[in-house]
Amino acid sequence: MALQTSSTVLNSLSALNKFSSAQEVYSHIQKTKKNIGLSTVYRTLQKLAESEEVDFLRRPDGEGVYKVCAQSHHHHLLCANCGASAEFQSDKFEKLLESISKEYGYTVQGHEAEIVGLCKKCGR
Amino acid sequence: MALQTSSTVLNSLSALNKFSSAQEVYSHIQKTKKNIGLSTVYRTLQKLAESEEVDFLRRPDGEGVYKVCAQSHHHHLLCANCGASAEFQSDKFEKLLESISKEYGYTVQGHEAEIVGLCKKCGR
DNA sequence: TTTAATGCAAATACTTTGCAGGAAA
DNA sequence: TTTCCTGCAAAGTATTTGCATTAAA
Repeated sequence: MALQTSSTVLNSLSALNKFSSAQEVYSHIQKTKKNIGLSTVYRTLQKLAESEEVDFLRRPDGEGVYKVCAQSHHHHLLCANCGASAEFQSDKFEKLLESISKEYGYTVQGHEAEIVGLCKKCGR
Repeated sequence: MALQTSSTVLNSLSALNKFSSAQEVYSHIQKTKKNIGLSTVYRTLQKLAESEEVDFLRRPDGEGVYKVCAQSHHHHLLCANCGASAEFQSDKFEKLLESISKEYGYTVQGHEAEIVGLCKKCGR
């Protein structure tokens, strides 16, 4: 994968600054002078997610979305209504996840625990 | 929606005894003498989820899945590999969710926090 | 009769894949 | 040359919707 492609996609993701779908990234790129096909956007986002340069999760409607994140190990609060997200990091939460998982023989990997709720704006 | 349709779907879900997609429920029903169209299965599952008679969540691959659950308020541990699930209920977890959410102005609703990891069998 | 439920086929939407052309090594 | 990257179009899959038919009230 060309380096330039990666950074175009990364730039777009950064500019969007929220969990965005491949389609959204694609549209955003189209508005610039750059030109990248939709499949390439999909392929690039997948690779970026594999190499953990971007976070991946699913919106409640099932669409896959990506975001460039600040912290290395963290979880997300995701608004079920507007899609806003917040990152958090908590040792307490980590330990609790760990102990609950262990109790059931599960192994938590990465930051695969998201909390879905309603954000301040949508939550009234 | 006919009462009979609901119970056919519910029976099927119970028999499957794991988070199952509409398609899986549909196939399962087809193996019995009952006959229900795919759209009806989708519509019925959606209604059952709305009325909270069944739980709904998404597999990591984005497919929507349903299950008849025992406890009224609980969360799930979901295996990213084989799809096995376990229910858990923990006051500590509840309180922590609450306080983390509050800190960011989020409102957690229902049991919308799932932990994805690897189950005992898949986790080695 | 009036309303609600159902099945089927068609339409959507997201995502993946095959493949040929081009760039890079 | 050989391998990798890319775009386009086609295919795949999950889900929803329009509509005519049928069942229920």
